[in-house]
Amino acid sequence: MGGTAEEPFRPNRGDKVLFFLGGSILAMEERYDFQEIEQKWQKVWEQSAIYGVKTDPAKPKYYCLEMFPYPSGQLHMGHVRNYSIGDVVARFKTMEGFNVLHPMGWDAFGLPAENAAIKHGVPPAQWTTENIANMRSQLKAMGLSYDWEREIASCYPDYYKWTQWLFLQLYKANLAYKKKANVNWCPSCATVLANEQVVDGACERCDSVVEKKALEQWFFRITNYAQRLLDDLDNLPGWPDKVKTMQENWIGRSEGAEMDFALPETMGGFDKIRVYTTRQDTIFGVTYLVLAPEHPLVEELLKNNEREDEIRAFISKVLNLSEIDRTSTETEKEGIFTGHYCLNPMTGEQVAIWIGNYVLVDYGTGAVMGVPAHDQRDFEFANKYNLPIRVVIQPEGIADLKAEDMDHAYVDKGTLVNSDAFNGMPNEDALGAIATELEKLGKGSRKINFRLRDWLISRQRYWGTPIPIIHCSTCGEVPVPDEQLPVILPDDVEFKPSGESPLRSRLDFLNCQCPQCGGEAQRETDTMDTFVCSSWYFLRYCSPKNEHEAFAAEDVDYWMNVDQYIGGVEHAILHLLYARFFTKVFYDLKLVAVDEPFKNLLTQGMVLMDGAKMSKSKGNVVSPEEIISRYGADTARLFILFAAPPERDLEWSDRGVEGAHRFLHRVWRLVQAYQPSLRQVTTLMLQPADINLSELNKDDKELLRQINYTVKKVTEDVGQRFNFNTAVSAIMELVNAMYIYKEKVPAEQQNLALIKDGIGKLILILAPFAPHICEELWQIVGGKGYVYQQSWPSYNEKALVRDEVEIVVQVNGKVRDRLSVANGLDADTLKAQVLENERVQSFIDGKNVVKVIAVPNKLVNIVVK
RNA sequence: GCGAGUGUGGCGGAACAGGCAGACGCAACGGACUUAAAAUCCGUCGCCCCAAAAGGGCGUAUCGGUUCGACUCCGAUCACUCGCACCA
Repeated sequence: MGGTAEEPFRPNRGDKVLFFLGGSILAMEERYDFQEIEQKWQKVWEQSAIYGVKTDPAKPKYYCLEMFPYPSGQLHMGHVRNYSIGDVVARFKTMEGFNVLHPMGWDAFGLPAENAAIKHGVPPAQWTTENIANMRSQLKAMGLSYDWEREIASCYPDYYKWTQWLFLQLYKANLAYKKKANVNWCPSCATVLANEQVVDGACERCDSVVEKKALEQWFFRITNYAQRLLDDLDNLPGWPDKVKTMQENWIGRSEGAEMDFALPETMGGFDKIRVYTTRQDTIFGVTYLVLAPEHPLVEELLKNNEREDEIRAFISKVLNLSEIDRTSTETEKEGIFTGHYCLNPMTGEQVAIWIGNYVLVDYGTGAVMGVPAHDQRDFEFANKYNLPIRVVIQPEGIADLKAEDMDHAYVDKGTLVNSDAFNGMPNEDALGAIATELEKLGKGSRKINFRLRDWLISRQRYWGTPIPIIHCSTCGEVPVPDEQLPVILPDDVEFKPSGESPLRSRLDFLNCQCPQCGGEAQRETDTMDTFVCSSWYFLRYCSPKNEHEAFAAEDVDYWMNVDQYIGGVEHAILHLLYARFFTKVFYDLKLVAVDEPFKNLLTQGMVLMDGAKMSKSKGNVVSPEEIISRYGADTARLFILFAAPPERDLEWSDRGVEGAHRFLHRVWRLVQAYQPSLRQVTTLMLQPADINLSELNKDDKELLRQINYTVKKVTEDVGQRFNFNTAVSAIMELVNAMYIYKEKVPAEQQNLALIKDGIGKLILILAPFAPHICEELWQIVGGKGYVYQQSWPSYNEKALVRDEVEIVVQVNGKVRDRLSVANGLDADTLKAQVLENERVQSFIDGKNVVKVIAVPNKLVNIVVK
């Protein structure tokens, strides 16, 4: 405190400042001390538990969910963006009157914890718990409206007990099985990976080149759901097309036929080779057949084969290729003739059997027919090895396509030739006709194939949910009985540098009794992929503390599905596909009533710095903690929401952050300036201001219009379009308008009821973006209760109407003048008025007016020649 | 190769049921206040022509089309980003 009006003083930071309005001292202005304000309200909110929600069928619900983070220990800007977006939505929906579920938790199993243990000797459980504590306090410093009572962590036994239980439900429904398969092995992570975790032949986590290994592994039968996962994308209008397309591609449905090429004699139980094709219309153009090197028939073909050594050399060369080289389109197609033949099912003709490096054993049947004239790969292969090329589709309009004239395969539509009974048929019809004929002959059938493979869920690692299966030498595979769940992950384990799971050497974990025969048995030591944990966490949030069930029907039936899900697009396939799969399984098992988990999906863009993703290796990381301590959470949130629309990548700008901070200061000073006079009018804030439109002067009317327009704009931008950036700019414009009013209109003429209305609404609509400062201001202006618990303000349509509107006058489409005319002036009067205008006259003088277009309240365009 | 998306000032971005291009913010420049600075406030701010103003011309990746009128719709092209990719 210091000084009086008679003794002016110079303020220092932290001092209270005298404020003058209308010539007299009205107030002592408080400095915007964001640190004090933010800490104060975070504490108050927590103590009064205003973010806690309950299942309440009497109220309309809204489930707002952000993807839960992996507890790395440090919040990054991507998190800040994700959770700021979610918080605006949650706060807005709450103020709109919904019972909003807005939970947070931890995707807490995974390799980094284990690596930390190996490297630093810290047990994964401890490492994870400490990281969670750290990140939780960082999240709390952001002032997010989470119901922390619902916090979950996938690594706690009260959570993974139910992950195990759900695994067993899948197991009992024959959707979980163990099989030996050629699987993706990451040598650096020392574990297998799901197909979805292999990116360009490398481990998505550590970038090591993935190897193939034949191992006994656990799978979920997600392929059983391929068609539904594909079809139901159509029921998700609230998802971005981009994500739906990516899932569509991943599922990769193709329609074709399987057909059998008979072997002249039975070989080791094989009497035919089954191929899969989508081009059965080209069956008469087959000139050879190619097997994958791993095809089971290959061994048989090698018996008594005089070129066995040569062929084996070729096969081992292919098998030694890395996954990247093996599947690259760049790798040249190579093959070797086996010396054997099979028979074309339609013609009975002999077809040479080859082995090729480009045929994949795990797609289709591991064997393909070669039609060089109509498939580019086959064309190249045939040219390399001088195999015959036979044209069976004639392009329309081209007289006579000849094999010897071709420099590439003809893959488009046309008319069948050299195809017996099918000659002259359009190939699109032949697809069906030939499939039907094959079915009639018993040599083939229509077949739909998916690119999607079963989900490999076992991991040879320690820090994950133990798979609740017991291996008994007499009973075989035995599920752990429900009453023995959870299978506890021992936390005092020893890590070996080899990377071998410590569970294998923990005999007290490994050895157990068979639940069926009581004999000695061993536990499964593999743990589950962490994507299993995250495939159902949104359900657990509905009943987070339930000790008897994974989730209670009354809770999930009320809260599900998630109304708005928000997260990074990097999960477009993995997590989002798995979560959809789980939900459909639970729906079929009657555990939930919905068959899609997420009604609306928002995929937020990345946070960039100098055009590149922030990363430690690039050294372009901005720490949220630092930003929050320097400018406050409100500033950080406001900037990140203002700088770009949510789906787009956001370029970080320190200057931009300062701009956001300046704006909050500006709001602060505005409210401070009016605060004392508002209290003089009334201490009871915000009953909808009784403002009589007809009594207002021009300035008042314009301000009233701006207030109502801003409420409308923000309501729509936040509620319907998620355009937070334009919502913020609209609020900025309102603040600018209020400053202009304050400067322009003499103090004694200012309409305090109107200002009260404007400031109250300003605080309420800014609150979802910057909750702390708004809570403080709300208190300062005498608002009752918490901002969060107020109703979202409404706007008055009548106040939006202008008396006069500016219209644009164009001559031949070029803007020549602007006129102010009465709102709603009809087209004809408008035309007449404009044509009389002097300036317009000068433009049309001496010319022929061909046409006049008048759009009321918008423009007049005069066309002259 | 296939599929999806993006392209607007010095920068982030507005505006698309077709109707004032550049809202809002950042940066920059000029001014006020100050002993000075910071903060704050007031102006200017797409490019070009004209000494300046008045005025005019050109401008939303490129080329073309539809229209009285196109950033917006249609066709082609280019660039970048993302996804899938020897899937038969």
